[in-house]
Amino acid sequence: LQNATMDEIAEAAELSKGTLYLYYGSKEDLYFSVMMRGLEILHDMFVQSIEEASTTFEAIRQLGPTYYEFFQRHRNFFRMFNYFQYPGMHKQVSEEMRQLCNNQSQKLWSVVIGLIQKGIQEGDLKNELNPVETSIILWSSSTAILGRIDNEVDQWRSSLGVDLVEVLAKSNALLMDAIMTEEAKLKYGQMPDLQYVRQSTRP
Amino acid sequence: LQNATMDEIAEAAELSKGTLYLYYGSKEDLYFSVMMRGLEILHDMFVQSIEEASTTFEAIRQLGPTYYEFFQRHRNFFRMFNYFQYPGMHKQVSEEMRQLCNNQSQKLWSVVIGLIQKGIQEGDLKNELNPVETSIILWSSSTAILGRIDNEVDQWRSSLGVDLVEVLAKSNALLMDAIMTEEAKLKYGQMPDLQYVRQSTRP
Amino acid sequence: LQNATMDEIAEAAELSKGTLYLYYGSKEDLYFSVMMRGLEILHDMFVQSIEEASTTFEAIRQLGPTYYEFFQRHRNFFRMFNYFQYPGMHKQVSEEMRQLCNNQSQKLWSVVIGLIQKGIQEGDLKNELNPVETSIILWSSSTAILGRIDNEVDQWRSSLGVDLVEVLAKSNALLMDAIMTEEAKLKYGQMPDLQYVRQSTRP
Amino acid sequence: LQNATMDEIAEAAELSKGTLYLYYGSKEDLYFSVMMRGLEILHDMFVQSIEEASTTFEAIRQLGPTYYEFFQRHRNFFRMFNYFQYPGMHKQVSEEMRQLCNNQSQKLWSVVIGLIQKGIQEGDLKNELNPVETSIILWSSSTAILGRIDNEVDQWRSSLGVDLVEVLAKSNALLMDAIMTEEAKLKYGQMPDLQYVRQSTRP
DNA sequence: GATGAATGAGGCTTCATTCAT
DNA sequence: GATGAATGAAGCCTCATTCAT
Repeated sequence: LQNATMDEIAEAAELSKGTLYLYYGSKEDLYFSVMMRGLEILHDMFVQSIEEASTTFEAIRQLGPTYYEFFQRHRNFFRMFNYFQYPGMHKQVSEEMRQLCNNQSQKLWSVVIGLIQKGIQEGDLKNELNPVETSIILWSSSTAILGRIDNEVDQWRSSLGVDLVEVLAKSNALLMDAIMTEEAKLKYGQMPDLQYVRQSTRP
Repeated sequence: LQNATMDEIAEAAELSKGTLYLYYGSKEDLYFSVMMRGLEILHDMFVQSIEEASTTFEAIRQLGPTYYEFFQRHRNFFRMFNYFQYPGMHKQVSEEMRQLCNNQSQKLWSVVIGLIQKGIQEGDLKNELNPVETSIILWSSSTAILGRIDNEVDQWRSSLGVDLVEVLAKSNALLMDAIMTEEAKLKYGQMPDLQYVRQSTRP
Repeated sequence: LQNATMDEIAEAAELSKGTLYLYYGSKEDLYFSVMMRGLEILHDMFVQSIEEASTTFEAIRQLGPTYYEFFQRHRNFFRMFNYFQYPGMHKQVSEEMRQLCNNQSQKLWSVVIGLIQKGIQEGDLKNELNPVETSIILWSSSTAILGRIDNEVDQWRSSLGVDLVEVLAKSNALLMDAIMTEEAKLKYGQMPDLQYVRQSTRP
Repeated sequence: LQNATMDEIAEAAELSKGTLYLYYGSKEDLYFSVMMRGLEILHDMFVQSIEEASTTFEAIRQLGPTYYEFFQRHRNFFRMFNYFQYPGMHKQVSEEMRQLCNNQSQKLWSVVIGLIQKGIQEGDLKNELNPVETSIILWSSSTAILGRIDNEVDQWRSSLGVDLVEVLAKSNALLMDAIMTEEAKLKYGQMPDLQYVRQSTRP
């Protein structure tokens, strides 16, 4: 979508190019608008995942798998998030759209940060952790490896025999292990490595 | 550089556009060629950092700070690495250049992977770790947060009061803690958090 | 037109360069498309000339003059036909356009070949002639001399006092004489040399 | 050669581009210069063919086969002759070069025209023929069909089963028959169609 | 005399955007 | 409200030509 022309977008949307400009001031506005729908979807997936979890800790554990599921089901949105930071993307976007997008983004972060905070309060995550920082760490790590999966999965498999999906799971397991309290480890056991990945790949 | 026109690049290089095409077959070839210089620089910085370290473990500890130093001193190269994976970058590049680039990239990874492997062999990193996977995890995590520092540092500071450079340090500390053996922790102490970052920000 | 730039063509067409690319995929596609219009015109002129002729033989006699008339009225199309075979013209044209062009060309040849065949059947042209080969001979000869008229007419007149238009007429007369049967010569008389050329040069 | 770049020409000539410009003022000058060598070769082939012929008439008969042999052995020169008339070729050529080229061209024509004239004087070609005009007719006809052989030979063979080399032979036979006197026909027999083509295709 | 690195004008093409209908 | 034909600025690339060595 980032390198789609307006003609292609218009055709895909079964709309005329003129109509597109009726609703969006520029291509970037359109991009932001579509991306916001992706942010909304991911937000809802997180919220639903949290609601379905029996405990706060279980919800935290499910963050990674849920993100991976989003990546699987909405690859293009994931790519848009990444491409979003591309400089030259932010040249012509309207201030209004930027504001809306920030709000949507903040809403998404709040869900994660709030959950981490709750985990700390409930004594499952280490007390000295800063919820915002911890969220950034978890999120960034996952995003980076998902990005590699998107682009380099075949390369790594064929050259060094590494399965990047496993790497993603291990990375999450490593980080979870590092932020859990000893009590939580006793209560819930160690992070069950790959298991969640297998679950989330179900259609 | 990624969104610079050939005219701008030519001007910056104090060369004519035609001359550029004398040496590089296309804009992408030029991009790859410049980026390879960045890979080389980072490689050399890693090698030097490792040579200067008193022990393998100390060398591993210095990976993060060295990467951060590269980020600080060669911001544009760092951005090129990120933009490198942008689809549409790989359409017109010559096979020869792609090969050269893969070699350079592999050389860089080898340094990190080899070091991690040595750390495992020496008993400082957990025995069950896969060196390649661990390298990917460390590298990806750092890259992701550096990317945020590059783009969002002001945003995070002003909205939630978070210093992303601290987050980078904590992320590395967290991961180091997760992959170190108990023996190593006793021998070398816990990862000294922010300290190294402050050192590396010296001009 | 063959050495016109897209800017010039666009200006001549009173259209913008972008608009041209709305209708034609490349400069060559445009060239083919315009040239096809020329083939169509020549085809129609041949068909009309044949319809107006009282006999098949008269129609054959009129092929040369009609071609000359086309040359006079549509000089640029004639030049396009010649330039058409220039290598480097056929690099970027779409397969669809190439097909269309072949069809149009074949249609034109069919008219001539069919007419020659009829002339043979009616006993006016020698029985041992191959209609296709004879058509190629007549056509090529005319085209070659018309090409000289286009480029070298002044040169020949001033240096050796030769009128190339007369040469064209004589060439046609010579060839007609060579392919006519003896019966046809008695019936219709010898080819009346230059006369037809003078007629066709009327505006 | 007409669409070769100066780089390619320089490489083929095993000379540097700078050296080329030392000898020739422009690409067109170079083109003319090379083409003149072609004219010279063809001239010499004609002269030799005439010298080897037992009679004037035999020499005239050999014009076509000799031209075809030149076409076979020096295809690129033949193409240069054709491309020579391309407008845009004559923009930058020096007056001196143009003069030299005209001389060379005239020299070549003189050989053919003189031969035809001699044939008329000896009573083998019809008395009413103008030697210059006749030469143009013969030459143009051959050139046009050779041009088709160069570009369209496969096309004609596959689509309509026509062998253009045969067409060339027939065209020449037809024209010879049309310009010979009845006496010459009795003396030398009819033009032996294809035979000469087979001869000239010997390596 | 010979070189080849450097040039820059000019070509073709793309595509976000506009506007008359 | 919707359209899509038209636009033109801007991008990448080519190549004949030059000139310092």
